[in-house]
Amino acid sequence: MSTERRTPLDRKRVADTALRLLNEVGLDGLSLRAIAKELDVKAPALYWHFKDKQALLDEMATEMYRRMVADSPVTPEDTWKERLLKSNRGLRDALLGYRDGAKVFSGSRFTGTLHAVEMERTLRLFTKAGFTLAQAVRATSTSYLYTIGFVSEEQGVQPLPDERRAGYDVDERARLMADFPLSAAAGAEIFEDYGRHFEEGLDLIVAGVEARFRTG
Amino acid sequence: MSTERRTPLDRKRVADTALRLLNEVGLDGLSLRAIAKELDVKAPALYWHFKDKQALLDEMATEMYRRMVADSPVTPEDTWKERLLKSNRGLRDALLGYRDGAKVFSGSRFTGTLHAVEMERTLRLFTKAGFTLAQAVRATSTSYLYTIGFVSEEQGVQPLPDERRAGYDVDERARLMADFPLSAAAGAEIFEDYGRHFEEGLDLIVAGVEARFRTG
DNA sequence: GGGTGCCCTTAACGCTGTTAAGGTGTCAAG
DNA sequence: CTTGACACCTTAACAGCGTTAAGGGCACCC
Repeated sequence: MSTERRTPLDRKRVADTALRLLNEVGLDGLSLRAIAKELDVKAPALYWHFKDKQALLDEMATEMYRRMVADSPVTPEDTWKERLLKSNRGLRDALLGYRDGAKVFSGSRFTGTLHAVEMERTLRLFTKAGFTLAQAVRATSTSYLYTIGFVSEEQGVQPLPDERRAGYDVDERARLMADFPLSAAAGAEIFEDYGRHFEEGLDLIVAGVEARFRTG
Repeated sequence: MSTERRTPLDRKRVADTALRLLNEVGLDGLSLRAIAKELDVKAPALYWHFKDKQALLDEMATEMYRRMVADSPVTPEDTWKERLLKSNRGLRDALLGYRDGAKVFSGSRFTGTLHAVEMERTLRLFTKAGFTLAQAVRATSTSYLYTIGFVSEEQGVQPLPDERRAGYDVDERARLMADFPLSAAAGAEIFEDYGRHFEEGLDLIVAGVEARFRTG
């Protein structure tokens, strides 16, 4: 008669496990029952730690953010450009680390105040560099929103860096686009080489910030 | 004994009804049974017209796009700037016209080739204005992805232009942000006045395109 | 020893997307 | 005038979902 008891769950253990499972089954397959099974527990047990599924997703997004901050640390010595590039590249990499990462991330709200710590650092860096607060917010959130939009679209076509979603046949697209030569040729500029295209779009925003906010 | 038969459904009628219903119940409430009831039909009837729910959502997104094109027509005489501004403002307005519009739109793929017609026109305008095809694609899709990201975020806070989602209390945010003065002050720059802030972000991208692609 | 609170289980609810099978009408061919 | 094909929809059912209610077992404290 073993009196061994599993060490009790906590929010972090649940979120970690759910994130691992996310990469195997995707957001649609991420049911509470599946998460619970992974933790050797029944689904209603999760309600002891989270008020509902959204609260768990919020914790997952927060954990994604924590790891992102840990993986791509920033330094106060960054120029505003470096910081803008670093944080958006870091964000993209973080989202790409999980199947449906962008969807999970953008559909959730952070728990705690870690994000505020980082935000404060970035806003301080920008204002010290001569931006007004409004400009600093505009520059950072414009690039942030671009990145979120970009990765959402990217993951719609390419759920994980090594696998492509079905139903996007190059030949079929060519046939549909027969009457639209520019659009047909644009295909390569849209559905391939995401890494480079992300950089180019991000560079446009950097250039815009420079042009609008740094010329007096 | 009435032999009156309802005129049979078609894809457009279903999509129109679903879009109307979407504004009442939101994406989560948009079940096939609810749509069917609205059409005076049982849920499985929809499977005659659509292979699954995603196909219906695709048709809804396409209809959103059709209406957008009809509501904000473009002219071949536009400058590239005017076109970039017009199409992204039109896109935002279109998405804001439906509860969870951005989610529905960005989670779906167009049916048909109307979108290719519009894309072709825009790419032609840009290339005639001196852009390479790659530059044209980069300029338009960077702004497109920004707009999608922006409205997704916007609708997360403000599902329809006149109502705010619960759980975003200004006072509570102020308390959480007590230790982060810049972030606290940034609240107004993030969660209010979406129309103006959208324009400012879009303007940054226009400026970036100008700086990078128009200076030789 | 009894009570209190933590952490979890069992059972169930109403809902979802989806499939299978069948029915009823219209229309054309024999 | 009948037969068969096809378009369009219904009824019934399935497995799975998030979520709630009720209660059980263990650890700790008075």
